[in-house]
Amino acid sequence: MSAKQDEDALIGLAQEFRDALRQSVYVLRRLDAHGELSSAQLSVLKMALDGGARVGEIARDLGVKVPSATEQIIRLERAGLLRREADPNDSRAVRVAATAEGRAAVDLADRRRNERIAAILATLGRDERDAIRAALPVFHKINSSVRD
Amino acid sequence: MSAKQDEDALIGLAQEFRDALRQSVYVLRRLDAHGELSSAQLSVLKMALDGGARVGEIARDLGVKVPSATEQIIRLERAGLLRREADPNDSRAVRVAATAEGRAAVDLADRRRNERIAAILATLGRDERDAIRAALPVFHKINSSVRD
DNA sequence: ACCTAACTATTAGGCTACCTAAATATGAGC
DNA sequence: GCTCATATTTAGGTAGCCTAATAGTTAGGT
Repeated sequence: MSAKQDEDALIGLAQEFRDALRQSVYVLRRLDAHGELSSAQLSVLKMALDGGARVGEIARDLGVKVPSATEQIIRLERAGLLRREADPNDSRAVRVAATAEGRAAVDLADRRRNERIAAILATLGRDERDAIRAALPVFHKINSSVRD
Repeated sequence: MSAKQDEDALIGLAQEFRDALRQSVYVLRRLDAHGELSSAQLSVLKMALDGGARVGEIARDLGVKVPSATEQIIRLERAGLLRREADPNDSRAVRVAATAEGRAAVDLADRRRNERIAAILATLGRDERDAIRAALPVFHKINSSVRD
């Protein structure tokens, strides 16, 4: 097979991959049920679970700019799900830590979302689930490479 | 393996899958370069390529409500990339058709996006690409099942 | 023929989640 | 102690989605 053909095959795969990405957005949107934590908020809150995190760390982990993280944090704080406290080592920084209510909310939302996805995965054949399982680490790798 | 263990494995897979979905959103965001058609607009415009489509059809295909589709269509019309015309068979309906400029814009945006993705896929090993390839149809199936 | 119910699209108003630029405050190096 | 870098917040803006209300068109029943 020529280099040109390789290139074409790669572009074709890219096109299909792009479609899958787009569809993933819609799947994720459906997963956001009313009255529950949104995907974005859940992600922020999860970072605030163990020992707390700084605003900048949260933003970096989520792939958004700092002001976007601040916005979510403020909302979650108003909802009583996390607290902002001064960092003892660096008073420029703010440490964000989940409250007990926050922990409970993460627990509940996580469980519900997993159940919804699991219900879908349960309708797949074993080979299909295996295909998904095999692809997940590659998705992870792709994401990391895009982050930089 | 007990049914309980099966269930647990499924939940675990669901959790990983959810992470991958979330990451997909970020990958897709990075793919939206400045000054180019957005993902959403590109999708709308693609539907308007061959023979035109009705607003409702576009909305359904994109998994959004009709007013959201209208909004994108209006923007694209203002940009000169598509035209809205009365449907000859049903004057309630509106047919949306891409202009020559629209076609060119789709072409360009599609090529650029595919190139960006292909560049990432090129960094993967053959087995990793195969894993992606095998998973894509399953993603498609999952999406369809969520749509209903 | 007509009236009602169903359908198609738009308008109006509102929300979330992102962004950039500017302001504020603290820390660190010389 | 000045200056420069770092951490966060505030202010203002945009895209893209939503629901509810409106207007026009079609189709079905009597």
